[in-house]
Amino acid sequence: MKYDFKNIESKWQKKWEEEGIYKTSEDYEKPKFYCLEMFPYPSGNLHMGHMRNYSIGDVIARFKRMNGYNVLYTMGWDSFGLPAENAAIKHNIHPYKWTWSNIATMRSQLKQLGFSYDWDREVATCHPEYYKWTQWFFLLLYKRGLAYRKKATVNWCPSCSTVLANEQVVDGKCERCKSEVTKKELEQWFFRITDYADELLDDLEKLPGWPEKVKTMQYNWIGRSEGVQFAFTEEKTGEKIEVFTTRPDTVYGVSYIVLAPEHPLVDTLCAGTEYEEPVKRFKDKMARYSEIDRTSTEAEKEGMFIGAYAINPMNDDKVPIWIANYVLMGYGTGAVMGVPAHDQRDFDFAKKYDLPIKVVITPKDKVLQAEEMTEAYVDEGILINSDRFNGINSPDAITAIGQYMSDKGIGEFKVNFKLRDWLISRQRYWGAPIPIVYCDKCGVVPIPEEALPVLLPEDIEFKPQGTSPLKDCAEFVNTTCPKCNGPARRETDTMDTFMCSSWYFYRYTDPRNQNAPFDEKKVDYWMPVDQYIGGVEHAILHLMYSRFFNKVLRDAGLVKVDEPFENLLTQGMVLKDGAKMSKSLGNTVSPEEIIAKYGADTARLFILFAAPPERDLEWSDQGVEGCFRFIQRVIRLVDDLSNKLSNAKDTGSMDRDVRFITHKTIKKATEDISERFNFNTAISAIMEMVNALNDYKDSDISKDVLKEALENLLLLLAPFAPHITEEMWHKIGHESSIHLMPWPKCDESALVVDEIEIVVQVNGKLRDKIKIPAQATDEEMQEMALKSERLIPFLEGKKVVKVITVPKKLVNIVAK
RNA sequence: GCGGGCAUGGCGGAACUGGCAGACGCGCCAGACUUAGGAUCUGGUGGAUUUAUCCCGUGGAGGUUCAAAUCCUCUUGCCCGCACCA
Repeated sequence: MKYDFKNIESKWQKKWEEEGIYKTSEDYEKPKFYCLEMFPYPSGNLHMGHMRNYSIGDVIARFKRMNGYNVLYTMGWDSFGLPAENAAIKHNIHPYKWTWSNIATMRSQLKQLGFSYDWDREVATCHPEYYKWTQWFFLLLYKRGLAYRKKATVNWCPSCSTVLANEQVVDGKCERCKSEVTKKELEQWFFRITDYADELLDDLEKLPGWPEKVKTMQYNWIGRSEGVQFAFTEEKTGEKIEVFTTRPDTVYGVSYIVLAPEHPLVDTLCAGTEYEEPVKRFKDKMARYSEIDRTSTEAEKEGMFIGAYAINPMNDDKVPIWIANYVLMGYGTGAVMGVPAHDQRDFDFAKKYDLPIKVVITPKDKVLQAEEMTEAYVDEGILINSDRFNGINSPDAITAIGQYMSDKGIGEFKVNFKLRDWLISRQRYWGAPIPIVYCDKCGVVPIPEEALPVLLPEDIEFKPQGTSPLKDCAEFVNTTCPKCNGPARRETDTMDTFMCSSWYFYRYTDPRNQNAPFDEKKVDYWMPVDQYIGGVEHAILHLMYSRFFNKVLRDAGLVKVDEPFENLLTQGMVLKDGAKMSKSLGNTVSPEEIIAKYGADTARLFILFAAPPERDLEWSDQGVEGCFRFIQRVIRLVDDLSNKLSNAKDTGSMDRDVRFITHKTIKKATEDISERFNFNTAISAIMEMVNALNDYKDSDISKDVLKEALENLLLLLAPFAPHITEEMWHKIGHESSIHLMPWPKCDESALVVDEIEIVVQVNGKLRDKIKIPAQATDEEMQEMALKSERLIPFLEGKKVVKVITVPKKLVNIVAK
């Protein structure tokens, strides 16, 4: 007999589609479950990472469905983005065509895997019906004062020739193409994500269903720090130099201040002095360093005095003003106070340039001497040389000095974040156009909602230089002002694709709505997402932008939930030979070849069996073979046993054993899937059931019990291997789909046994195993254990001091 | 440097609240069926050993406990994230 997976799988896929068994509607009476997977970028072909991600999701969706939930489970395409444009330039194919043909390929690959998506809800972010609403959301943010335009030094990727958000710069390199990111002054659109910094941080606590790791990453990225902001006054010009510090308790120890080389005051302060030239040279040198070189902890601190002095407002000390590589314009005020005695960076800098070190905090047990210090003293201590604050404990002094500054009008308490506003302009073609026009008379004018979408023109020319073709498309650029009807120019930048992916999960709830991004009632029913599954690489970018979006939509009254994703599962990578599968390493295995050779059920089973979902998974061709063999064993077993079923006249002497196996497996598999997503152990439990039933092939089992065993075996396996279980389900006489059946229920009474095996230990070491009646009391257990003959040599010449009993499990005899 | 995670047979992994270490699968060994086996079935498979053993064994060293892969302290190696954030 041959396992004809090709025909079996395509037959059922066709049938499921015809019968629409995975279609979902809003049944408001039924409990809902929203199972969401991170939608793919249509790069051309499905890879193993996709297959793993979606196999996990499909099991959860099917399991929840069988458990009576109304499950929303669908698929879409994150289909705007740079690769399409690169393909256009390289292969002279229009991004539109390239993208849609990739979508078609990948859709059919997904269908071949038998995932239970409701394909009627499919969305693609590059479809005008979708990006119309992306633009609508831009306008919403604009109206709410959350979208603004400003000239800023931005991250520029020369190879992609576009700006990048901070989150897209990884190690100073472009997240996508890995080329070195440079800086550029440009007028750009930003979203005010920093308005939500506090809430994004605080609400991490409302996410117990998220991995700690992801929450920590977001926590660090938001980077909240509390401190005090106050100003030094430049001696000659009277210019205020604002600094931020988390250590106001050290303010009497300031011996210099440092500005970032790009600080606007630098030029003002040394204009016309002998320092002007060398400062300019220093700045040029800094500009040549990449961000990564300049901010690496290994980089030597480098700076110079710029010929000016500032007055410390707390004690009127006059301190020199320096510029240095280690101070960043992008954080705080771009200027810091230097306290060498109590900050390691300042200490290093002061040592190198021979700046004074002034101790203002000293440990309780001894007095610190500046000359003797080999490193900064950063711990708590008592304030000295600090005027009225002498003798105060340094943690108390932070508040006391901050309060004093605030009372005297010198400074104020301030919270700083590392999080920057989200730069969403991209100088690229294949994205959603920003719905804005520039009018000489009216200035910046948003496109009215009813005029959406602003369509991306298709008839354009791609240039190898990689500049956005939109700029050169006169029909697109030249338009009329919606306000005054005069001539106006369209914004030619498009939106960051992360904008498109920040709201797709709402669209799934109402994907064909023509009048709104989604219907309120539907979105309220489905949201939040109950289970989100995807790679950890989106821990910051996508997951934080989506959280931000959710909060904006909530404040706009469009959704009610505070957080979009209740539970998050970050699946591990798929490795081959210990390394991540990648084209450059040449160690890839494509889902396609595995499906062709073994079928979808085997592929799915293997990827779920080989490791728990959160761990990395080592690909093994032999492991795949093993799963292939397992499926064939199931087929043989079901065939053999159903033959037995048709001519059985058994009395059922083995019924109890078989029922025990059946219900034990139901219990174990149910727990493993629902409580822990440990599909690997759920599958191994099912394998054990198959092994056990094999042993009972020729035993005396009654019809009902045999039938119960077979049906439950198939039901338990159905979420993992949907095709073959459906095939066998029909083979044993069912008419309707196995995937519409309820999940098996464990009959606890079947697990009751007369006799149990317990472990007998002497001094914690296993010495015997004995069978005792299941109902035995602790005393009876001990009694029986002590009777064991195998214990005699271990107890000889010793006195039993104590006997410990773990009910139904173990007796440990402590003997001396 | 800071933060997080991991470490168990030849391999992937199991052991969930401390209670039989190595489930399940792969691989390997032996046998059966066979012209053949890279099919299938049966049995075996942590190490050591005098092969029915008061033995050793979960990266390493200590500790807590009647009992530790699991808890605590120290330590080594690997992976991930952040990284001069004032």
